[in-house]
Amino acid sequence: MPELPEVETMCRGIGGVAGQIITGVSFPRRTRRPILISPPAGRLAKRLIGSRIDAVERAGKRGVLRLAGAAADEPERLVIEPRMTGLLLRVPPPSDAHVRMVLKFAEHPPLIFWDRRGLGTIRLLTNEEFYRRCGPSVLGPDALTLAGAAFHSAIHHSRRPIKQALLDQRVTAGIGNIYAAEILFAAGLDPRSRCCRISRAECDTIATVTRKILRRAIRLEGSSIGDETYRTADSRPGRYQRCHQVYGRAGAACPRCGAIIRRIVQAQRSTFFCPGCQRRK
DNA sequence: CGTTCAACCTGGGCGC
DNA sequence: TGCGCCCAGGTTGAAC
Repeated sequence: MPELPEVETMCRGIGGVAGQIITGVSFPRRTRRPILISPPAGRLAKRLIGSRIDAVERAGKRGVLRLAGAAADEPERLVIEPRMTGLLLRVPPPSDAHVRMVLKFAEHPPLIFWDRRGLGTIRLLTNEEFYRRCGPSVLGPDALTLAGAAFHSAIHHSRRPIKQALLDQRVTAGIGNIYAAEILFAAGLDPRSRCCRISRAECDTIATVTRKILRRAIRLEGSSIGDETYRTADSRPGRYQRCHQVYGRAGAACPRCGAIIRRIVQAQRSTFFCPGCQRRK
């Protein structure tokens, strides 16, 4: 679920835990399979209790809690991947089921990781492991600062569709299915266009609209679609869904040219686009 | 190397 | 009411 704007919003929302000392940790399990936690709960809790959180950061679509006081070779980042339905909350969750982790603090409300589908992950990583799992070979340049030149050199050799390149976190980190659709609509490009046919100038356009759309989505606190979906850390819905031009709008009229918006499937995922004003390259 | 596909899960919505 | 099916914001690893 959460893409860059949603993860950024949640991380900002829980930013108050920076400077706090963790006094309690629990990993409730209410469903069939426990969420993926590494290392196992006992060892993880032992490392976390008594540690201070230095800062809350974001790496692509992951939330990162930096821990203070780690020895050089010790785990020092708690990396939380919300995947489809994970939420980082500082208020009570939508339901008691699906609470996956609770961090308690002496002088701050608890931090709750809530994940309905349970596909999310929680990992305590050393510097080396963080580099391996979140370094440049896994996460490309952050989409908020995407540059046309870097994007062009990352994709121009490839024959795959441009939509897939935008979703490839090694190309640029943070874009998911919703924003990929909105970015390609804004750039006027058909999502099936092969990367190698996208010009340098068009890459500049893609980079520009990407930064603009993501900044605006962050300002509006992300996209919430339906109930039991993404919420801010205060459990409020985002507002960017009101700005969606094509995502989830199959069969409706294109706001730019009036053509009927289509839904197709690419790489097992829905793609929404306007056949009238998104040109195929 | 690139692409395709199943798998990991829960739950809402729809047709019958 | 209930059942079966399809769908969902993401990622990974195996197979081709």
